[in-house]
Amino acid sequence: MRRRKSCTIQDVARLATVSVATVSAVINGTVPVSPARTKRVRDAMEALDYHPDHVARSLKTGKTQAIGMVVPDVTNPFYPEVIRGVEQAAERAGYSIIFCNSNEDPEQERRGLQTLIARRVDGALIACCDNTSTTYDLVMRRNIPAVFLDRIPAGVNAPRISTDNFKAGLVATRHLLELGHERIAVVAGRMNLSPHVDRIEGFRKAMQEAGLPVKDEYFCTGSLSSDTGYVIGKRLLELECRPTAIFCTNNKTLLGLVRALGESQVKCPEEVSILGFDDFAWTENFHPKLTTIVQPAHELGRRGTEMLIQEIKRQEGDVGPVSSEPILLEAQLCIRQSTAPPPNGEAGLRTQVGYSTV
Amino acid sequence: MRRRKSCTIQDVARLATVSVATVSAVINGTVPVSPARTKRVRDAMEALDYHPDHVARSLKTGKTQAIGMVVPDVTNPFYPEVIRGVEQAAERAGYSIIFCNSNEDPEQERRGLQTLIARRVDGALIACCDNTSTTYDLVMRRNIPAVFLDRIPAGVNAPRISTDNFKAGLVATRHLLELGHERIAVVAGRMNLSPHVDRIEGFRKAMQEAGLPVKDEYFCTGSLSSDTGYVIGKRLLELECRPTAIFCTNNKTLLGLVRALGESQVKCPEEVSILGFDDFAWTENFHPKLTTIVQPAHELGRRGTEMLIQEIKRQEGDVGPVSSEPILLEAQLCIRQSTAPPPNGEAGLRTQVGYSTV
DNA sequence: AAAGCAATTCGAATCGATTCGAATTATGAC
DNA sequence: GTCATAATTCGAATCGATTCGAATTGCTTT
Repeated sequence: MRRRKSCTIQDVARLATVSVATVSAVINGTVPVSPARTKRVRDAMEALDYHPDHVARSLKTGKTQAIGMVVPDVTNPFYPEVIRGVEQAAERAGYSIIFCNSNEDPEQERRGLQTLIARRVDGALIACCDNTSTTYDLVMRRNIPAVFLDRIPAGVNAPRISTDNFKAGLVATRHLLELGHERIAVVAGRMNLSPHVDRIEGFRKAMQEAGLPVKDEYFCTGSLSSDTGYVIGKRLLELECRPTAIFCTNNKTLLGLVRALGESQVKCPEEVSILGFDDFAWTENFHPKLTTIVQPAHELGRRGTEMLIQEIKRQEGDVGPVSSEPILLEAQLCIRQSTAPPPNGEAGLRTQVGYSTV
Repeated sequence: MRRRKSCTIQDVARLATVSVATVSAVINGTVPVSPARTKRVRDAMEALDYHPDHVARSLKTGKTQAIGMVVPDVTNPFYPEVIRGVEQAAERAGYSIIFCNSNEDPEQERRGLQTLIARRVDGALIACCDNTSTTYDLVMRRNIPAVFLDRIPAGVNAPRISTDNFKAGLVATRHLLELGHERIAVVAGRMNLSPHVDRIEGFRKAMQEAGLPVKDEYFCTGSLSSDTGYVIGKRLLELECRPTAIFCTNNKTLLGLVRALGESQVKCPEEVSILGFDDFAWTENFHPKLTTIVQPAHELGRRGTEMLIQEIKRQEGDVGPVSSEPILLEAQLCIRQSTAPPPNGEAGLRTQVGYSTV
């Protein structure tokens, strides 16, 4: 078994009897080359099945045509959808993706970013796993173009894009209020992650509009696992004054919640309404079909990548900083079957709540 | 905004007043360096926040410490699980992942592989999207270490790893037979993908053992989409002689199938049993909970990566080819609630089928 | 046919590391 | 204190591209 050695621009030059500079000119079209030589070079490249070494090129040009992508949990179906969007936009623009999964672990995230830096990616797309600014610093200190996506750490001034989570929380809660719910519990995920914080703010706003208090015992936080959802669900259902609706800010937690409901023989939506986040091919097939806020995950990925590429171009051109406003994409309330008016005797009093549009 | 320029080994050498060779020696530990100088170098690296340029290093050493990963569809929850395994094993061994999604499109797959080759990845982990050998050739012609994972194109001689799909099909079908089913339909996915082919072979074997024919009208193939499952499901349920059980070789198709069942008001498992593939956090929450064959996705990714790294080492050492047997991992039949004996009057005759273990 | 000018072509430096053989310094023995 | 030997240290070449300024070639024009 012979050791592999790809052929180089030298080999092509030799076969075409031209200089390497000429071959390079043909490849990149930077300088005009006579038709005769162009053909010789093209033929030689063909004959040798030559493909320029990306590594060497990167070293010389200082651009790797690669972007780093950091996600906290690939197995959360929200992210694969995002990744597809990223892949699409990146490939169209000639960028490759170097992938890192942080497993929701800041330390692993740090290592990942360190690697991306060492690999000299042209930019990074970051869905971070906590909101301290270490992540931010690591990248920003080096002026590496970066876009924060979905989860946005506090105090970051880089381009960022996410769902309009405040509005999503608002719309979701209003839906429950309109159905007549007053005892609304919330499973709030990790309150050090911006999406959850924002969704809860929207929730609070809607409750305030409706003149309803947010009871402490109805406000639950925890990790983003299915188990957390299960435990919290059990607890909520055993409350002497049980909520008639539960708003859950995370998709995995939602699953645990549904499990708890099923196990406790509590009927949904007859006894308790459930409203959650995200959409999977299978949300449809749950029993009951789940009413959820659907995020534009694919678009988030695509546009985030476009922003990143633009940011890369911007820094190349040495132009000053641009808009520091985050891009917020609209989510959609998808009403299915897990939300309904509260049980008899508990509804009615306030079916229509007056409020203004956002 | 100043253009970013990371500091180089030269800068470190200058600050530490040693040669670049010495700095390199300290970094790589290839050659002993006196304690005094070691400290000076370390301090300088620290002071400058120096991190070696991976690109330059790759150019010189000919190793990128990167592996390419090609998957046909990130949004199929099977793959994120695999990816997590890959990520874990790769990061542990100091490899980065360059990610390509082929979208089940051979042309996009080709482009992806071409990119990986140009980027000089040390190896590639491929879950291909068709079984022609173009993929194979592209990579193999260059002696690039590769491991084929999950889907294995015909005639490939490289290391490969997948679930033992034949056995999975066998076990799944026997489960249905044991319950007393005789009219078993199969939704067979795309028959140019090895997992489906193998699962169907297992199915046929079990049917043959039981002395049952495989009726043409019970044998359905199509794309891997949920819609295909839906259409096929509808068709099967409208058959004058409706099957009492359906074995589905793909997870997305399974979803469509369940949807068709629900829509047609056909009760599962009372009227029709359903058996499918793969496990997601939410399989549990379906109604009914789905009996599936669960693949060791994470382990597939982890071990596949380990095999790849070993293969990389092997080719470095110029040792001859190794075992050409594929590694087959055992899947697990997870019996939940979507399989039950066939409706009254159609069961009974043959509840216990004699067969030997594999 | 020679000169002048534009269009090509090419040589050599460069990117930031690794690495080998040569040069330098340190150690130990006598 | 010398010399042989071992242990460090360093200079310079190299990986495979890009790129700039210099050199060459090809056309026009007179």
